[in-house]
Amino acid sequence: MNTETAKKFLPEETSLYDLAELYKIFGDSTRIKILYALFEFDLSVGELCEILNMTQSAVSHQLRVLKNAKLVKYRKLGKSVIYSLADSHVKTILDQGMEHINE
Amino acid sequence: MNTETAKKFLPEETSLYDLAELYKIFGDSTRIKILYALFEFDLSVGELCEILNMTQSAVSHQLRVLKNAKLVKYRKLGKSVIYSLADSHVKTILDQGMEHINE
DNA sequence: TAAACATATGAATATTTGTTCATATGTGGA
DNA sequence: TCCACATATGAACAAATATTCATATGTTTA
Repeated sequence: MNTETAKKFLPEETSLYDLAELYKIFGDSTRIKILYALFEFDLSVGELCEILNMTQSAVSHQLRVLKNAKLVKYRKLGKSVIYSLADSHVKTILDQGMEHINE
Repeated sequence: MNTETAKKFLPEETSLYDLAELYKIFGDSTRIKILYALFEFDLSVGELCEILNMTQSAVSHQLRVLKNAKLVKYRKLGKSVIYSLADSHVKTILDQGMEHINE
């Protein structure tokens, strides 16, 4: 095999890097739980804490990661902040992964 | 929102954990490069080193991760070990992710 | 306006993880 | 059989990351 030829088939370095970054975000069960919860309902930070049974700080930190990745968005409602999915594409991706592990 | 109701919509704890583990594997650009290279050709460890421009040890360690996750398989050929994709599903998953980042 | 509440943030810590270095293992050719 | 080659592996190290703790920020309501 001519390895120079094989190199030409690889995507751009930046694409590969970005793709890894995207999957890194899904690579944590806390964040996956948050996303699954948001598939069904828009939820406040406090509600997410109850659902995940985790501290407010831990949840907030992870929400920031998801927010930076533009996977979730938020709106303010009274004293609360309501989070929701930013992108329906995310569900497709996670469903695909779920399908894989259930083979 | 009744958070007890929301909890019922979450997948099993073990599923969520396994899903995170799967994405963790994709969350590294070295492993993604290996997978993309194997989409096109079956390759020996040495060839992968050339293509990725990485040391034999680093590549071998990552191949083990991919092997443990059953994403790649291997066969022996003379002194070499030839790696190939274990599962065509993997390409679908990465393509989906690639589609997302190119939005 | 003061107090109570909801959320965000920064520092510290512990754990995980990717690469390197050194070396072990195993196979084919001379 | 002995050597050269290809790959695997273990320990060490550095970097990244998730959670906790303490506290800051900002908003509502009494």
